[in-house]
This record gives sequence, structure tokens and C-alpha cells, in this order.
Amino acid sequence: METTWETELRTAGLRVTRPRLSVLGVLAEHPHVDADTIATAARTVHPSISPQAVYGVLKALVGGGLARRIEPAGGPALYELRVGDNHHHLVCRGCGVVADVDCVVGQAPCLSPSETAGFAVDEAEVVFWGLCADCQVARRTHGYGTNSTTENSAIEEGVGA
Amino acid sequence: METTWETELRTAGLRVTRPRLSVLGVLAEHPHVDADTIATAARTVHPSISPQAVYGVLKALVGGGLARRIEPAGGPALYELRVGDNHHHLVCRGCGVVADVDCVVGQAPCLSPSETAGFAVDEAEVVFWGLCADCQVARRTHGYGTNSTTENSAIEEGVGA
DNA sequence: CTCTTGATTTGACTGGATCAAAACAACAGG
DNA sequence: CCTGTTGTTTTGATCCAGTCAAATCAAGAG
Repeated sequence: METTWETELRTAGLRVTRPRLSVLGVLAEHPHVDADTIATAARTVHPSISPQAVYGVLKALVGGGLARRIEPAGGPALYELRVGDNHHHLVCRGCGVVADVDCVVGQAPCLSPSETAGFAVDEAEVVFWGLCADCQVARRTHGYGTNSTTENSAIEEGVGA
Repeated sequence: METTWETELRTAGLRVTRPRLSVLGVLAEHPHVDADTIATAARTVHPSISPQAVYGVLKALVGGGLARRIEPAGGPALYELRVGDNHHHLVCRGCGVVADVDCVVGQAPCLSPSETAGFAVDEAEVVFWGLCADCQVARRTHGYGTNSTTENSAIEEGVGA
């Protein structure tokens, strides 16, 4: 598998280094994670990696088109490997879990606002806010979100496609 | 005009204070501004207002449903008075200008992802990214975005409805 | 006018992210 | 295989938006 990443890195004109492979490994296992979680997870594979190195790697990956950065309001930025297929996200207000959703209605509608006001639009970003299944249960059970504040990153869930 | 805001504040169960009226005044003139710009502008009317007071006021306004907070990726949070009508935003990658757009296709489509993955969705946030008219010209003229970095807030532009 | 309660001020602090310079490693060429 | 160049990683400092807590102050009820 790593061979694939090596190829992709080279194709993007990036050198193949241990930190980069570690980060790619983490991203492959966890679809939506923040920089800090990536650093922690990557350290199990490559102990000496520093948080700043992770930022550098992520910047390089995003720049090279291997990863995508998403920034849900009110939280740290998350990174994912799914690039190229324009898909959107479901974010849980309770625990911060992010799930993928394929483009809402086919392909085109997402990219055409009624009035562009002179803007040259190149991307439509759609974020659905709500409560994930777990948080709905928690809220009904304990009266108010309980398992919420504890872990609001590092968790992930893949759905679309 | 202030009378209206006084009424709205009271209706929301909030006290009518000078800082609040100042902030509302700024928001009425500038549809999409960040907290810092609001503080600066409000100071022309009420010199002694502190940045933290602005955060407090904004929090109160958002909590009371008088203002809405939007957080475009990569920039500080912006605030606007248009609440209740679900409209979306066009953000310029060059200068950060934000313009309003009415709901893409009528009302409903915005709220139905193809797969909810068990989520109870309550809001669909749509952000269109692109280049505003000015930045398109600037980019074509100077080869690369020029008037960009200088002012990326405090500017605003109203369009939809 | 006075009192209560909520709002503002002041000042310190957090967390995510960026920057710059120095140490280091990938990989092309000999 | 060895060497040099150049892009990466490290280290450490720094920035900015935003938050928190205690003290002061003013809105509005009585």
C-alpha cells in the first residue's frame, strides 16, 4: 500500500519521507482528523515526529492535491484523503463527528447559486449540521448532551460512497 | 431606527445598553464584518468600548437571535443581522469579501442530503468560493492577486434579496 | 432614590496555527 | 558507493482570535 502513496507523492513532485508516509497512514485509517490527533497517532509509528512537522506535511499534501482541508466552524481544521470527488459533510453539533455525504443532488446544482453577484465561483462547500445517532440517544437519555465534550475529535465515521 | 433595536433587544430579554446599540449600528451598515472591525467602527460612536465588550455583545446578540455568526474557513468569524431567512454566502478567495445569496434552489433542497447516516440534520450551510469581480480584474491585470492581502475584512457587499 | 441583577471593563490566559533559522535527509549525478 | 544540492524536518519563538474570572458599573424594577 505504501508503494501507492510513494507513487502519489512523487507524482505530485514531493519527496517520499517517513513523516509523510506516517501522516498518510493515519489519514487512511481516520477519514476526518485534526492536526493534533494526526500528530499523536503518527507518533505511534514514527515517535520523533513533531507537531509542527505535521503541519508542514499537511500543507505539502494539501498543496500537492493529496489531501483536503476542511474547517468546520468552531473547531480545529480537519484533513481527509478524499479529493477530486466533490462530496460534502455532515457535522455533529454534539461530539464533532464528521461523516461524508455524496453530492447533494447529482452534480451540477451544488455549483450554481442563483445570483453570482459577479463572482467567478469555483467551489461550493456544503456542510450539514445536526446530531449524530449517538448524540441523539445521549440527549434523549440524559436530558442533555453528555458524552459530548469529552472527545470531539479523533473520532471519525465514513459513510458516503 | 434605534427604537426598533431597543424593541428587539427587549423582546429578546436583553437590556438596552450603549455598546449594544453601537454594535447593532455597525452591523446595520456593514453586512459582514469581523469582531475586530466592529470594535474599531463602534469606537467612533462609543470611544470607550473594549474589544472584549464587543465579544460579549456579539455573543448576547447571537444568543438572542438578533445576529448570526458565520465562520468562513481560514478567517475570523463574521457577523450579520440577517437572520431567519436561510440564505447563503459567496466568499472571495482574493480579498475575503462576502456577499449574500438567496437559497440556491427555492427552499427545501438545501436541507436534504442524499444519505443522512443517522444524523438529525437541522441546518444546511452553503458557502460558494470564488473570486469577486474586482479580484478577477486585478488578477488578470497584474498577473496575480494584488489588492488582496491588504484589506480582507471591513469590506462588505450586499446582494441577494 | 435605592437596590438588584445583568452588562462591561480589565487583565490574564488558552489553543490553533504560522514563521524563521538551523540541522538533517532524500535523491540525482558522478 | 560516495558526494552535493535542495527540499524537509526540527526547534523555538510568535501571532491571532477567542475565552475566562473577578471587579466595577449601569439598566431598570420597585
